[in-house]
Amino acid sequence: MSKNGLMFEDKNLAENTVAVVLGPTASGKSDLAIELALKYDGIIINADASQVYKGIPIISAAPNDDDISKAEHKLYGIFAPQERGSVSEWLKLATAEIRKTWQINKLPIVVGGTGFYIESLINGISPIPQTSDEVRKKVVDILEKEGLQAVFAKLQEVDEIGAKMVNPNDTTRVRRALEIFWDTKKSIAEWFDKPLVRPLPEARFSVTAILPKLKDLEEKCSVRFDQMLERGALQEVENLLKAGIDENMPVMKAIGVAELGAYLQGKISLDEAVNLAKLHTRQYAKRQLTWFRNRLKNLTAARVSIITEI
RNA sequence: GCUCGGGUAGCUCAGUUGGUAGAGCAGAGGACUGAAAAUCCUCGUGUCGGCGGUUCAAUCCCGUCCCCGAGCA
Repeated sequence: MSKNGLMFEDKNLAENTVAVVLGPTASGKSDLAIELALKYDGIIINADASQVYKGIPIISAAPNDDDISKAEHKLYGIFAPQERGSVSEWLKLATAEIRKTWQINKLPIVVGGTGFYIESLINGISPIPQTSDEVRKKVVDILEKEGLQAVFAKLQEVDEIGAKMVNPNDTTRVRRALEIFWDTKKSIAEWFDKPLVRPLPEARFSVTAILPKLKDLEEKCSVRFDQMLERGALQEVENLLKAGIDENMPVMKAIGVAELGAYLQGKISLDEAVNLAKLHTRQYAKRQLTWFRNRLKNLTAARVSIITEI
């Protein structure tokens, strides 16, 4: 394992290679990606669920102008704040970008902290058709008017097996399971039984995982958030508030948005907001580390190298 | 100096009509199939401020001392 985790030899950068850089927030993924792009003539493709949105480049720690001038960056800021992305949507776009990059004989470098996205890219995902907006609305409606218990009860009524697969308190999954059943007339269990569909079966993935100690990340997260403030994080949040974006939209869930929003609305002090945002960033980094630590072994189709310091 | 509140888990606090105590947050670990920076699960022994006393038994009652806050002087 080399210091920077690069294991492919220059000449052996065959077609169909996809370099992947993953790691928790503030681990230095983006810098490593740029280094790779310069060295191997690569194009960087975003695999971060927050950085796909417009309007929050600072608070989501997306690459800045300087970074972008060094290497080509794709799939950053591609969705409007009032839009909702998803793994499948991202998979479609990322797959297209990777193919395009291969066509011009460059190296696609997928970078991000969203393990879910990256695992889906490498291992594939169940072939569940996209659920319709109407069904989605119906479920959300019940959720808002009658609560999660009601949604779960409906799920139990129509799909006993599916109901057993989800935790009744897990809003995201209860909602999703009911949506799938109402939309496809099949249990989520049935869909999960089908083989995963890999979007890029021909690809050879070479993954570099950056897994520092949480403690080493803590200070970085804190310093970085202070810098975000200096660079205009408050302005980004203010714009979102002015635009009246629904608080359930993914942009609004980016760490720092709710916290700074509460400050801007006079609910808490700036100090409290900043401390909360830093805390939540740390907790997020911890969750990411848990994911990577326990799930890297599932990436059997990829060559994985791990580096623990940056 | 006097009076009244407080001093219980890392933090904020609940509670025990006397039988050695529990929530939220933090922390640790874990899960994760189209919202994933999301969502969810598991984990709680701490001289109940110190010292004495009453009692079979005190964190709880009594005395005294220390610390913090408010008021009065």
